[in-house]
Amino acid sequence: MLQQIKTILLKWYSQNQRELPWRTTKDPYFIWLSEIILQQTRVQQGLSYYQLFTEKFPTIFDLANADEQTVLNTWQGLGYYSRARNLHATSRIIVHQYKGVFPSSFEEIKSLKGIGNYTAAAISSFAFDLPYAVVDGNVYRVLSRVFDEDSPIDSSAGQKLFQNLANNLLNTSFPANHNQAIMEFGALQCVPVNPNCDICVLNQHCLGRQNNRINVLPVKEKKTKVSKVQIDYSIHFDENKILLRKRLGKGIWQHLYEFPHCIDMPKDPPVFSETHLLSHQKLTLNYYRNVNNTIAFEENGLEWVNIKDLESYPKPKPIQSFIDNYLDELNSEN
DNA sequence: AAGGCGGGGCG
DNA sequence: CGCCCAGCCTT
Repeated sequence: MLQQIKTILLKWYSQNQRELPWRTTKDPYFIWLSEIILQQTRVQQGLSYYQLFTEKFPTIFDLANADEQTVLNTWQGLGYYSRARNLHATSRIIVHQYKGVFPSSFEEIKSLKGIGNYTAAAISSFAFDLPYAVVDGNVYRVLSRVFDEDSPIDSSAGQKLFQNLANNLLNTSFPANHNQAIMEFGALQCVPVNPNCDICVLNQHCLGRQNNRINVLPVKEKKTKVSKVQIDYSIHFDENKILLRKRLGKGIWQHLYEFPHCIDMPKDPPVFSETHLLSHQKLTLNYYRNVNNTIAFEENGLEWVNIKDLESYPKPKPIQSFIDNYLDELNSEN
């Protein structure tokens, strides 16, 4: 089973690979350069920058001799500028500590700035033919689908699992081509959305396809995304305590009531802030009391929504059931 | 374990 | 136009 998949991948790669400049070299300097550029960057966009860098800094000494500002200028437009700073810093480390010779062991490579697990495995295999399996976004996708593995790729357990899976699948006779093959396969054939499985060379081996789960793989658990919320409240309070508030407007749980932890209002206003925690949700509020004893409200909060927690956390409710439940809780405590 | 980092592509 | 992508470093 594994052996067949390895063979199919290599054969597919030999017939379908794109011609890319960093694939025709074994020079670790150029391979490193390309890998740093290609982190979070599509091939199409990275190509021109790769050409720019190799022309402007043909050797690692040229890069190390340059000002950081010059490197940053050359990087301009690529984004994630810490990559450029790390690139430059690492060039100086290699020149000064390794006499300009790129280190050739996985551990040494990984210890360099800006090089993590993926990039260390990539350089180790591409430049030095060392048997380290790469796991990038493409590999997560291919492996999760072929093996119908729904372990979340953004959990540490899932990452371990997929690294092990990749290690097991690694063709140790051809680590460089194997790694290129599986990533290219993910980039061209096993694409994120609507892959054409009918023409896929792995479709007879693909458990995800067999179980009709291609469109839900790979699984991510942390859907935590940041979105600005525009939440208006009507506040119901009793003496100096906020009793309930009703969520107005069009955010989640609109028109439902929630319990703001009975915060003591400041005696002498103007502004104070408080962090309100609802497990899945963090909201910073600024509010103050007006002279006419109504609450004016000001919020610039960010809302963090974790879809997983959303299911389990008690949601705000329509007012009557909210109050009923609250009274029940109070009674059961006493 | 979780958040920040920047662009571009896509529906 | 909003949503999605994804490796590394920092906290």
